[in-house]
This record gives sequence, C-alpha cells and structure tokens, in this order.
Amino acid sequence: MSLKKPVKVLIADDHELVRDGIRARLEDETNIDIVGDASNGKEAIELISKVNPDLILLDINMPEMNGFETLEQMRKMELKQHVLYLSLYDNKEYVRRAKALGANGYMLKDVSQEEMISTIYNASEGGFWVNTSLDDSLNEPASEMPILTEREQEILTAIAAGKLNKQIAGELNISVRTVESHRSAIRQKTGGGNAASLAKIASDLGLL
Amino acid sequence: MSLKKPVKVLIADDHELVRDGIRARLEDETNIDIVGDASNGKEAIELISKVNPDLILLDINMPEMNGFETLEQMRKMELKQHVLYLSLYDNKEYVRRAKALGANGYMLKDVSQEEMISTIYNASEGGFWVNTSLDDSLNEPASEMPILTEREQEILTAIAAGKLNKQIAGELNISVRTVESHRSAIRQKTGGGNAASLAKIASDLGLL
DNA sequence: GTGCAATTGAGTAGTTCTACGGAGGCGCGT
DNA sequence: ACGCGCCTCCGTAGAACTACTCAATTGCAC
Repeated sequence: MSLKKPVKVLIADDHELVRDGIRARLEDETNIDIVGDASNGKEAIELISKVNPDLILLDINMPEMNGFETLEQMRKMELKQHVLYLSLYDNKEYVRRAKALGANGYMLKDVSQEEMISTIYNASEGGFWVNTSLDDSLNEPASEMPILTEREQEILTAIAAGKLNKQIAGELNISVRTVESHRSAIRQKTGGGNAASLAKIASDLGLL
Repeated sequence: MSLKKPVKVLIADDHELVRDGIRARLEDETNIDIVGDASNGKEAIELISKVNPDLILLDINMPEMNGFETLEQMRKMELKQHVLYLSLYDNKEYVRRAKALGANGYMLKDVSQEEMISTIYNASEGGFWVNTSLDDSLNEPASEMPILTEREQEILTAIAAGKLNKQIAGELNISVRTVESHRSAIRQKTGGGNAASLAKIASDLGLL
C-alpha cells in the first residue's frame, strides 16, 4: 500500500465545517493527499483540471450546482475522475441515482474514520461502494421505487410546491387534463394518495 | 482572555464526522476545552453530570432525543449549563424555538472557524447569539410565524403524512368537521393554500 | 415498419377539500 | 363573573382532486 502513489482527493461540500472534519480525518493518512476543496459543484469542476484529482468526494446537497448535476456535467465534459458521494440522507433513490450516474460510491456522513478511509481507497480503484449500514437498502427487493419521467418529476415538484393543477397547466402551457393524467400516473407509480402524500414523496425523492 | 479559565465544551451531534470537524477547529484554541462528546441527547444528558461542561454544543436533528427535547429535559432536571444550538437549517421556526427554550445561541453549520469560536465565547457568557447570516431572519417583521396550537400541530402533522380528514378524525376520535375547522385555522394562520403546501409548511416548521 | 414509452388530451362519476357562515362548552386568568 | 382562547361541531356551496376509462401524436429503438 505504502509503495503506491497516494490517492489525490478533491473535497466538494458546502459546509466548511464538514470539509475541516474530512481534512482532519485524512491528514494522517499518508496515502491520501487532499489536493483541493470546493464549496459547490461549479467550483469543483473548475478545480478538477487544475489539481487533477483521482477521486472527488462529492456532497449531494449543495447550492449553485448539486452533486448529481455536477457528475452529469463531468460526464458531458468527459472528465473521468472517480466520484464518491457523501450525503446526509439514507435515501434509496439517491443511492440508485448515484449508481445510475456511474459514481463509485455513496457514503453516509455518519461513517467512522476507518470506514471513510477504506471506502475512499476502494472507490478510487473503481466499482461501487456503499456504507455497510446501507447494504440492506441495496439488497432489498429489487423493486426500486419506479422511476418517474422528466415531465412527471417536473409536475410532482410543482405539486409539492403547493401549486394547483390549473396553475401548473398554465405555466407549462398544457391542458389541465394533461396535468391530471401525469398526476395520476405519478400516484400509480409511487403509491401516493392525496396531494399531501405526493409532497412527502417529492421530498423523499430529493426533488426540492 | 488567556487569563480566564477555559470554557469547557460538550459536543452533541450524531455525526462523528461533524464532531471531528469541531474538534479539529477548536483544538488549537487554548481557552476552549472539549470535555466530551455525545451522539444524541440522552448521551449528552448523562455526560453533563460527569464532565460538568460550561457550554453544550447541541445539534438539533439527532436520533433518540433531539436537541429541543434535550434542552427541555435539562430544564426539568434543573441543569443550568449554557446551550448553543448547531443546525443545518436556516429555519426561523427553529430559531424561535431555540430562543423560547432559553438557549444561548443558534449557529448554522456553515459558520467559519472564526465565527464559530467567537460565538462559543459569546454564548458561554449568556445572551442569545446567532450567525451573522441569520440576522435578517431575526430582525424581520416582528410578526413571527403565528404559533399553532398543539391540536393544530397534531393535525398538520397528520395532513403532511398524507392522511385524509376522515382518517384523522377517526384516529383522534373527533368529527370530520372538527378536523376541517382546525385545518382551516391552520391555513389562515400559515397562509398555506392546498394540502400540498400545508405539507411543505409542516416540514418548514420541523414537525416531521 | 413495428413496437413501445412518453406526452398530450378527454369523458364521467364520485370523493375530498376550501371558503364562507355560525355556535356551545371548557378552562384559565383578572 | 367575565372575557378570551381553544376545542368541538354544523350547513351550504363551489372548487379541486381522484378513479376509472380511452385515444392521438411523437420519437426512439430494434
């Protein structure tokens, strides 16, 4: 291990406190070099070409550009660095999205120092790694939460914001009946009942 | 400053990573001693009598016993230590509650190291201190979010969970019309429109 | 081109919510 | 004793949502 080149890590998290915590945890680890940190996705992407990291520790909830948007953008720019997500939320949908986007891991912020370090090494080699505490979520019935189409997500977000079907129809320039159709598709896919439960689901899905 | 006795601080946060970050930030500060850390409110309360801190850095969202419940419990036990809340959320209702409970401050997790340290010193002396970035929230129209009665909160929580008026009425053994009355009072007080926006408001109020 | 998913739109019925209005009982503090 | 806030309940009318059904268009994949 100690003969190999150290893993160059870029930290992207909007909370300086969390970045400080990560730095403190990794600074004694001689095979990990922290080569930079960013407080949102945009900064992270700008830094990538400058500091050329091997792995990006990427928070999901960030202002300006969140973790998912960041990875999408990286793919468009053909940036091939490994990405390890770091999130507060034990959310299956998040894990699913991370995997779908081709990330190399999803780590909850309640990891211990040891697990954080070993997950960083693992993810830097490739594959997809998650917290041991998340294993269950992954092995559960393959029946993931059905995936909503873009339009459906758009409408679900509007519903969760408290907008009326009439308003939504107006904003999207479609008929109220169409909004109803989408809404009913969403209910069927998610199992959600009334408007309030759809709002809850929207937040579980990370649409806010 | 350096002549005074150091401030003894107890950290309570469910994320070891955050605790590590705080430790790293405070360890060079000779007038602050970290005398213990806890991962939830229960642990914190048990530790208080053992380590006798001057100030407790208390996270709000924790399993087992959250930050608000913890301070309530401390009041019941007549524990007089100062409390400085530490939270992810820029939420007026949280700040209002913290103040109402007699805490000595409310600090967002995006504080810089300098501000964190000075806020700790300030709060350890008494008073009520908040992030500079939160000042606005405090100085805004004195008209705080109208406070809901217990019953109204109970019903708002149920609404946000997606329950129908009929269900809520059944669970609380009251008439559907009564639920409607409460619901309408909630709408009037919060300015919320339909069910979905009430769900959003419930989450803003920290009722989940 | 055939098939399939996504998006758009509609009919019809029934349920639920919203927006007014009103009122009685109960406890608490002055 | 009186007021006041909270909780309880009701009527009526209309707006919004839900639950089914069906179908035309588009675009993409095989």
